[in-house]
Amino acid sequence: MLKQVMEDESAIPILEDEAIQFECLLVEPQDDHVSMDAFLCFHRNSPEKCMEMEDVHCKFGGDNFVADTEQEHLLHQEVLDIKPSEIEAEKLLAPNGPSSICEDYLLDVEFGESGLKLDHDSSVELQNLVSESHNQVDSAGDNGTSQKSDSSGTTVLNKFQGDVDMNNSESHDNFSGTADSEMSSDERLFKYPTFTVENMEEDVSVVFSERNSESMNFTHGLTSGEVLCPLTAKQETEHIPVDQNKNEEPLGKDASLLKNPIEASIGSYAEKRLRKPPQRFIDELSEPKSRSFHKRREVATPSSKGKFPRIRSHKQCDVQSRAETLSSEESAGKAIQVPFGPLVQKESRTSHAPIVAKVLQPHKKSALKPHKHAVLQPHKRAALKPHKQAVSQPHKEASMAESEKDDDAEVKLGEDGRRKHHILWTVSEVKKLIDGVSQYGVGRWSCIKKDLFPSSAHRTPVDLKDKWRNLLKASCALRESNKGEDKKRNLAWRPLPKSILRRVTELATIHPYPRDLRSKR
DNA sequence: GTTAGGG
DNA sequence: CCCTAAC
Repeated sequence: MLKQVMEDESAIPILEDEAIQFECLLVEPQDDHVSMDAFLCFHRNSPEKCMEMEDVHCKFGGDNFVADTEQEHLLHQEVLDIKPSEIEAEKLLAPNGPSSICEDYLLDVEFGESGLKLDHDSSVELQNLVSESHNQVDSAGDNGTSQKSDSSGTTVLNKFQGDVDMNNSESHDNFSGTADSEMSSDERLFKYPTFTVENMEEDVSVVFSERNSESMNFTHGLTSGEVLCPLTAKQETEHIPVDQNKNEEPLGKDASLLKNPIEASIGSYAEKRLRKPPQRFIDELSEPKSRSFHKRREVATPSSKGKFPRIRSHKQCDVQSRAETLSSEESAGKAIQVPFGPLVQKESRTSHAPIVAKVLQPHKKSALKPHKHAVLQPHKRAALKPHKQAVSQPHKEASMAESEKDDDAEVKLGEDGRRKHHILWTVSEVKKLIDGVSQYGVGRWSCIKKDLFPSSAHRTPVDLKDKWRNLLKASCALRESNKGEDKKRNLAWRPLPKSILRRVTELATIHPYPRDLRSKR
């Protein structure tokens, strides 16, 4: 983007009379690698120039349109597409007046949303954020419903801009969007988050509604985008006239102008701020400590069960409870769930790797594949009930309708990406398993898995084997209970219908299971 | 990669 | 359900 900007600037001779100050910038525009910092330092060191620069941007943005030939127009189309947003960015970043408000707001939001720190030079950070959001916009611009040719948008904007020349309005047209004359101002505020491209709104709203997939580039583009968009939108609506008239008193006026919309909109966006930090944040927060703690504990516990492990355990509990607290919010429906566990988890597992929007492949064996459909949330539910209660649970399930049970059982994953709690075997699953055993015989677990549990990502062959083993035990228990004895003691074994256990017994005679169990019978 | 078996 | 040895 920077590159494009530079090109753009270099292509514009008009700059000269306007901004001698820019020489330092423009002297070496051909260099592709002019660092953003250089670019940004400029703003940092001289706020006023920054303001001037916007003007120039606007200016040559417009002049460019007039002067260029058709081809050049096309050539620069890309650049020009970006421009509006850029202009906005600069406005947004103008260190005086508006931007300070924005900064506060942004900082606030950033802290609330992602725990991002903007400690040192916040304005620089902001610039980065803005530039990133630009990238987002650029990339999002392709598939969006382009409104460029929408004349109504232009007219509306012209209304806004008053005596501004058409060129500018044309360039703004890109992000002005649809016939907003019919929108209420609130709607516009919400609509305008799409500030460059209509489609951006979708991105943002997606982020809001299903933060789920946020795991990907949450901390990067999306966050900044989502945070910045509303602002830029407001800046746009309120700012354009002032900016383009090159007023001498843009700051005070802008500040007053901007304050209201921002404050007004804070109400609507405050909700977002209240949301919990993204799952990724939670994970990163809780994971390193708890993991390392686990390790240490494993070492420490056998040797001494003194105080140290305990203390550490408290620490861990603390961390976990924090996570849990937050996630209880989540389960309360307030926050967003994170269905794409894998991304989140792997990110946190390879926690130091840059957060990229790519899917890492499972680094271990098939047992990890369930990540694909992993949902983090149920793990808490399971964590709440004592382990042993699981025994009585199947009973309920057995009386339940079988249909809704076996599908979509969710995988519960521990922090280390491992399944931590039982996914109870449903009756239908057991039936399937039995069918599989009767079909393939005992021991061909992978065949059975492929054939009868193709869709259940959990239920690895090992799981089938284990379950069969348990079934055999249960059937043995059934036999013994049948022999006499009080049956209540064995009830624990039989959440399963007797018919099933009987089948297990039969199969066990037909397909002898290795060693002990067989001899047991 | 799969299976058996212990934990 | 996890882990690991053995195949």
